[in-house]
Amino acid sequence: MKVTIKDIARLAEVSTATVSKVMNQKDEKISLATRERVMKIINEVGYVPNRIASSMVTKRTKTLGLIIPDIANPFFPELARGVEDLANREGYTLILCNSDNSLEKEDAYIEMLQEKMVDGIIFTASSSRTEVGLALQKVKIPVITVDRDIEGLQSQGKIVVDNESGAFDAVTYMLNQGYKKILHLSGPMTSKPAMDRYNGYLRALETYGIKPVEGHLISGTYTGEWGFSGVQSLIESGMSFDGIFCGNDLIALGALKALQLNNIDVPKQVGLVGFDDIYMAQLVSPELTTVRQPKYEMGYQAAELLINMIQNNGSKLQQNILPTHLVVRGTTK
Amino acid sequence: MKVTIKDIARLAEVSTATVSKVMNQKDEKISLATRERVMKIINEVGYVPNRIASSMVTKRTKTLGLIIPDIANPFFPELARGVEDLANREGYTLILCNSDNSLEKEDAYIEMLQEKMVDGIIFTASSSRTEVGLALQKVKIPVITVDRDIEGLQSQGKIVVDNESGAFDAVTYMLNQGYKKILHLSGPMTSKPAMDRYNGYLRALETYGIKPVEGHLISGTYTGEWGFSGVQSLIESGMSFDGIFCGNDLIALGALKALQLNNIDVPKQVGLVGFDDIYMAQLVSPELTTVRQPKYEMGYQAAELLINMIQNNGSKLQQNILPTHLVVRGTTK
DNA sequence: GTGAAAGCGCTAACAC
DNA sequence: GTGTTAGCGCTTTCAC
Repeated sequence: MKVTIKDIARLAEVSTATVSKVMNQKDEKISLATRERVMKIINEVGYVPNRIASSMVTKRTKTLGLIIPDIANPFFPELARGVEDLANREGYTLILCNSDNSLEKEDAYIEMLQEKMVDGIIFTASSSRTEVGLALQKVKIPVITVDRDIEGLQSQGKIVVDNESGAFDAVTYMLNQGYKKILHLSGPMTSKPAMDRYNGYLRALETYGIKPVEGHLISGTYTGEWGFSGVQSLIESGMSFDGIFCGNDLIALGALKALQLNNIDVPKQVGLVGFDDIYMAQLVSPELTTVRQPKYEMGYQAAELLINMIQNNGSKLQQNILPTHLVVRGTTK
Repeated sequence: MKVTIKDIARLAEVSTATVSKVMNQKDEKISLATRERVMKIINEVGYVPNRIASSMVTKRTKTLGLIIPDIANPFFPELARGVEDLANREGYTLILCNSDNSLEKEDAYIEMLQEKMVDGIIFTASSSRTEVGLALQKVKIPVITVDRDIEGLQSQGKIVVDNESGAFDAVTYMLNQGYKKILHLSGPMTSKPAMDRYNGYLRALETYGIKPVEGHLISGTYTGEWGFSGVQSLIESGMSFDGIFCGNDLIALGALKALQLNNIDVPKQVGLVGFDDIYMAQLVSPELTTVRQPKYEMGYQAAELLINMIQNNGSKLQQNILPTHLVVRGTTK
């Protein structure tokens, strides 16, 4: 039989109220003697308080939900780590949910998390989510969206990155380095970040007085496989280009591999820039030039914002737009 | 005010017991009419059941804890994904905990998870854990250890991989391909898997009738940085070698980068083999030859085993040793 | 300083 | 077929 607060109370010859107060440091008025006696018993019998029961009365579970497309995608572990670190520091626990970019799974998780009475949710929408879903609209707890902003979601917090200017900076840099025919190998063009990056790319060309060539936008998925096959078919098609701005690092890494396989010198013949700055970007040679997103900070700040909203119950909309940062390494001149 | 089961009962003009039965499909004896009436009300008012309250009485939270060293380490996301997938399929939810290889954090998480009344724990011990800790010993819920076995932990399940024979196969293959002076660039030698891999390496050499050279074991951390700097200083020291068997892929990737930087041809001059087969192993060129660990399956099976233990409350010790598989790619002849 | 008691939202045994 | 009721383990108000 599990030991409960009652057992402690009985053994310490006090009431459960007293034990509760001692445990929760609401013990200003408890005499040192009984306080110590209670603590001693607690340690002796190895009492583990049942937080489920406390949650019942306090209406707080001290747990957060994190919904992301896929933890196996190298972008998310760091983000998740940021969330978990802050959460842990503040005494919160994290429920991890992989949505697989499925709207149904997202909705199911949102529902589940509410049933489990999490205090708040951090949500990275699937790339195919174009609008706020029903589940999200009905949510009564704080939700903060990270990375992928959703049009139409009101009165909640968001942490995003300035994708447009990140892309603009990257492509401008490539142009400055003398690359002239720069293509954009993107992920799916359904999400806002994808569009923003494309727009930044376009604006850089325009600012430079360059017209994007026909077929300059080649969109696929955010994977290494797609980067590889995309470049392969580009080469086979005989299309000429001297630069590729990729939708993310995975695509860029795949592209790099394809270029090397075809004995195309990177960065001399073709310049290559990614987006995200995942850990692996530094582990290839040449090292990948890329636009860094502060992934860990995004997660950390999201958790910070969320806990803040929880504790000051639902202050107004807060929005943080974090800057990106071009990291010049070996795949550009 | 939140709507509760009482509200539903009142609106549907039935008792809470009836609502409960309908919700939990224990409604064989409930007439279709009332069943439908109850469901209708539930949907109309958007009732979200409070699982915390049910857990209170059923003693089941339908949540699992996952303790790993660091989700940002490429080995773990896939494992975590396997866990989460099975958990989700079975209606369980997953609490993610990063221990940072700290024994204190591990213990704190074990404690927390029990307070939150998780139904079971999946645990990958930190590489520095040499024995069962106090917290683990006192645990009263099912625990299954994955990846890193712990000596002395009894009456629980475990999912491990045959590290010794994985290493043996890899090194034997290298030997067969003609590499003669093979070093072992390992992670910290404190964990069982590290020792097992080293022993497999040793056995392969021995079987081949080769004596390991002096200084053949160079141990550091499981990181790309360490692989890189390890090989750099190896080269600077003038030590001669024609093969490196690495403790994991990250080390191997760092090593590859260092070799390429020094214009050492891989695989012609030096053969290189990693361990794990992380996603990135295929995204470099030449692609990395490595020993695959079924990471996703390990997580999946761990969750399967755990839920099985939970539901048949704590059947006997179960142990699954999964096979590794040598994946020959471009970094070996 | 400490305790009695109500009640959080639900389930399950049992009564009808 | 459906309802009554007793808790699950805790916190919190209020009384003493």
